[in-house]
Amino acid sequence: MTTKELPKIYDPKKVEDKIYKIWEDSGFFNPDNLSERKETYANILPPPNANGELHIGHASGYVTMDLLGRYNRMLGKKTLLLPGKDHAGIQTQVVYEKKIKKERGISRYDLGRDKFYQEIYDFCIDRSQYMRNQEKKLGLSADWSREKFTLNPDIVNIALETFVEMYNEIDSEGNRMAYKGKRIINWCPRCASALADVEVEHAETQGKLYWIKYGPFVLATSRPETKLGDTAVAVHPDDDRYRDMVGKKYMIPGVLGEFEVEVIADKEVDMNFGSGAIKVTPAHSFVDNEIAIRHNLPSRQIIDESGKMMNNCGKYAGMTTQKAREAIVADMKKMGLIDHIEDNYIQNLSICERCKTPIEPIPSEQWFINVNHKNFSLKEEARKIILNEDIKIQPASFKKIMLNWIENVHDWCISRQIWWGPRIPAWYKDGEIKVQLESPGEGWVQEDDTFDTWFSSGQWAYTTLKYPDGKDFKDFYPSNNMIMGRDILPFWAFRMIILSLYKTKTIPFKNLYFTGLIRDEKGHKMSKSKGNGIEPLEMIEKFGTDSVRLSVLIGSSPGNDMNLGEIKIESYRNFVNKLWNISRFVLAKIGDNTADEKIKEENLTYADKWIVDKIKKIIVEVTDDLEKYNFSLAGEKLQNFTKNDFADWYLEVAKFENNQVEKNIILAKILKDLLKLWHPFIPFVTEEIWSNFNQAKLLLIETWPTLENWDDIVGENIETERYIFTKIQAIVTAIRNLRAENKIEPTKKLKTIIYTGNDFEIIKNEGILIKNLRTGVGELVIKKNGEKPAEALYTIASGIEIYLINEIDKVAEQQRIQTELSNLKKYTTDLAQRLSNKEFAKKAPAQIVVQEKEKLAKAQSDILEMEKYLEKLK
RNA sequence: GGACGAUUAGCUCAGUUGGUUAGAGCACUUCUCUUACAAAGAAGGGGUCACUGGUUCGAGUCCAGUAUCGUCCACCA
Repeated sequence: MTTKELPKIYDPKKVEDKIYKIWEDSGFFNPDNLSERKETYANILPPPNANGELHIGHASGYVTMDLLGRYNRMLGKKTLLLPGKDHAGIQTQVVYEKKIKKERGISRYDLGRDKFYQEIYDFCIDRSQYMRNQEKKLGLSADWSREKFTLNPDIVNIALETFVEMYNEIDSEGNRMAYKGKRIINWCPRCASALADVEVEHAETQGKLYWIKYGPFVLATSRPETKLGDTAVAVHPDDDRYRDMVGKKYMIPGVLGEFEVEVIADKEVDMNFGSGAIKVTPAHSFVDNEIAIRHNLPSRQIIDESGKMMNNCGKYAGMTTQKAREAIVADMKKMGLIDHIEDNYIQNLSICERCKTPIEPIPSEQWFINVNHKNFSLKEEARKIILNEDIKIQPASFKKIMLNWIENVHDWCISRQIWWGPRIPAWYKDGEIKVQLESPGEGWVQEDDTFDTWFSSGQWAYTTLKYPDGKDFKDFYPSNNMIMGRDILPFWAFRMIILSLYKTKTIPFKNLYFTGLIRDEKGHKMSKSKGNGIEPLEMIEKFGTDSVRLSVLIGSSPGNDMNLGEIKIESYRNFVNKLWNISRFVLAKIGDNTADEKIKEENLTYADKWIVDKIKKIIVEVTDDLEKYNFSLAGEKLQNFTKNDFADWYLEVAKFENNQVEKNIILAKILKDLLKLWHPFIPFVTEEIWSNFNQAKLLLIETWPTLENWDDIVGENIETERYIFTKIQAIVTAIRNLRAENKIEPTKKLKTIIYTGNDFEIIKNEGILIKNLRTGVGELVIKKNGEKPAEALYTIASGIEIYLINEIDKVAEQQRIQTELSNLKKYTTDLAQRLSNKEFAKKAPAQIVVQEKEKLAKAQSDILEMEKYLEKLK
């Protein structure tokens, strides 16, 4: 027999890269190498933006996906985790433009469209390589041979075809599902691009509110420069102040001369804002535009796509809106048209999510997707799917959020005026338009605009699987789980659902799981500029991957944000080390070979039966929790079992109980099952320990623990006997407690007398446990009952009386027992009250009633004995 | 304005369908280097589960309202 020599402290750095290479070389990340398996499991991984690096949020998501992947692989499923990267249109273009400006002092126009595109492409490929290594560091068991990029030609082609199909989807009135239309859109002057609603942020900003004289009105506006585009004044229909004026037309003096407006009444107008009358600028305000449509008002555009005043603005033409505002206000002052100005006006300004530039709402030609098309309403189909729970959402509460979002969705603007991304396959010639993948021929010019990033990533669920004829599509679609941060529900989850429903006529995935966001210790959002971010690689370097994985898996719940600090990761590093040392002990004790030994049932002790019962429960519960996405709970239970049951009690017992053959078999079996249960959480350390068992298979593809594995070594009587060890535990704890409270030096052995009452038969032979479990017990007497010694520390637990023979301070001892007594009495009063309630007896389940009665009886008998002892003390 | 969360120990958070005297980690106090582990062990202190009502034999858990904080959506000119 050789003793396993493992180092005292687990060193992840020496282990992780080695283990990952073994996994990769094994080929088992690729489901094609698990071909004997029938049932499949697939998770298409969300592609991170290929323009940077992974942050802790990515890490958290990947760890969750890998947990499920590894678990399902161990369940014997043909498992695919399919990785990829996203080109992230606007964001990457902004990042790269900043980069070339800083490093080379140039703009994208200096490079030209083709060269610019090529450079970003190379940049992304380079970043992807870096990020892939980060993903591997996390232990992600993904099939790298299938890795995809949203701009891979095969991926793009499928996505573009969808657009062509949608263009050709025409209802009876001639409306296309994908259409070009003039709409007011959110326009970012800096990006020179349209933005989708979800790409716009709102920020409270201090501005000014101008009260201007406006013909017969005085009205308040924060944007006086838009006066040049006004075509009406609107008031609330119930506003008595203006009732007589509605329907009339007025000439309004302005900086470019008089112009005519009509007064209209519309419920959108808030009577309490300003003077109750507002100017209507249909071309440059979403609300005004809606009012204009309702009242059939003309629209006059005065701001162009560079954010500057247009040629119809006289001397203000060419000014930015900001400049024009100043100039126009100055001129209006001269003309006496300014009533007064409020300086401290807080307004909610729309800004570009990517570059924080204020948005200009302007009318523009853009491509849209009709989400409520008559042939196939994306909105309605999605609603049905979510309502019917064809896709199950975790946590369940997010179903409501999804439905609420679907309710409020508008047509989706999919064109972006940027260079980085797939170009829209629409071709123009002499006012004609054709939508098809290839150029129709000579003289046709392709649309300049590219697609919104989410139009391609929204198709990720099937483009990655070689839709429509690929084997992967047949094998793995719809996938089992889709996991993403809760912040991208409207961006991505919803779009994947609608596009997949349209294209494949079925759901993209069966389960949709949202993770929360990770914040810093104080609950703030992590960001580079604040410098409060936790870098996953740095933490891995410091504490090991397994610790980082545990820190994001335990103590979090689906969809809820989590605060994370370094201290938490450190504490899990300590736990991983604990598991390492547990294994070190077990491996050293059992030596090499326990395989041929047979357990003799009659040699099993109460501790053996207790721990076997415990591990069986853990197997059932952890499996159940994982099935229900309760990862945190599963982890906590495993942690409790590992530390509090297995290490603190069973390992200690195993050091001296005298049935070594059985002990070694049980220790080995439990440790092996424990490693399997832990593997999806902490794959590296478990695989490393596993390798010390000289196993034929990698833990990676081992079989998930089952109860059958235990049934053949421990028989039925475990059910009745497993409780005995918990009695012993209670006695041992009570003795330790008594000694600690009374400050008995640990080395001092005390004669101990135990009166067991009814438990005599089962406890009488367990003296070896009571003596050896660090209780400092010297001579030990176990009797059914007997005389109460006068000089002793005393306690009673569920009818078992314990005396530690020692000199005592009678007054202090009386006081201690008095306190315990009064606690017990309060407890019994509460119990008695509950039991005396007739309704309780009638309506509560019988099992609960019996339980409560037992509790009361035990407590009452304890009180009796304790009172007797107190008498004796006096 | 609309929707959705959160509020449990000093801190970070669990608590699965309502049922032991409400848990963990960190921090704190006392003791111990005991032959797996001091990155450890033993023992302990600390909570009227935000508040007010309600349903129930029984509520941290279900319902209604209030307060505070947060997130998302819409947006006011």
